[in-house]
Amino acid sequence: MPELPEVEVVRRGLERWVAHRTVSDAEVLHPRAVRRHVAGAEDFARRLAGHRVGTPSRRGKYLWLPLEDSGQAILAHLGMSGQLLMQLAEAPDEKHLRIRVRFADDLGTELRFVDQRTFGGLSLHDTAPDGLPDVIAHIARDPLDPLFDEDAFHRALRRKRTTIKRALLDQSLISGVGNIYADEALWRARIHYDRPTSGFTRPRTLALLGHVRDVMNAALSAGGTSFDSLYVNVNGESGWFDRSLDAYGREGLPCRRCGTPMRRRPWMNRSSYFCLRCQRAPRVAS
DNA sequence: CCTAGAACCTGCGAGC
DNA sequence: TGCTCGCAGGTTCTAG
Repeated sequence: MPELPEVEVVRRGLERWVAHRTVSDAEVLHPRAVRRHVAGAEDFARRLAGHRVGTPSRRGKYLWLPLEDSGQAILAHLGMSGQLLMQLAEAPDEKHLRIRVRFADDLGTELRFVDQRTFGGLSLHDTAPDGLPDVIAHIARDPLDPLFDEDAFHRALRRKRTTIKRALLDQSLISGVGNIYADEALWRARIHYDRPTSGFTRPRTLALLGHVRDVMNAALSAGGTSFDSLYVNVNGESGWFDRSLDAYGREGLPCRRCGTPMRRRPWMNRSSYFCLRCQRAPRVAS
């Protein structure tokens, strides 16, 4: 499941293989993949044609390709199963190919958006003066952004009546964290996922943020190394199925710190993985 | 206004 | 063998 590090790897691949190329035409094979483009698939394709792609940017799990001289950008979200692939034009279509973008050059490659579960998609949006697409203005900066505001995040934790994992997944407070990295960072910080945020001390918040950054940087260095090769970098898969995880998916396996079998608990229609001993439940657990 | 939970979607694997 | 069901989960919408 693509979270910040995986999306960043894709962004680097796009920077290498798509930036500064001019779109010739786009083909939408599944309308759901452009549902966030309210003007529809035809409008999406027409607006892309003839524009040159600038340098790809990212915030959290969103990435976008600026279209030069249009004031707009192609916004991409991979959802849970989305991939952006560079493929040779003659390569057979993938089973779940949703969008194809061709370029007006002789490089022989095209950009493909492939998505089994169609939670992701592409859309075109106006950009603010700082380049941010208008529809993601509510998405907070991510923890790898130098301008991420640690104080504001801490104050939000203190103010809210919620629990820490919910807060980590709230993209308006901190972006880029999904279920996997939330569990990993909480395990590293020895914090239980259901701990109320209102009592967080500043050192606790800062320590947790440090672990979020550490686990993301580790994933980035593991998965972001191979973006020179066409098929192992923009494909949206390399590097994140084989990463080493300490918590996520390790139900019944010994905690790497204390040896206690790891637990899985149903949580918000998904799962939380944690160590009963290292990550003590809050006293007022319900 | 705030928070909790459901809905969206498809493939896979377990269980019967 | 073939069916059903649970599970995976980011975002958005709705209910309370």
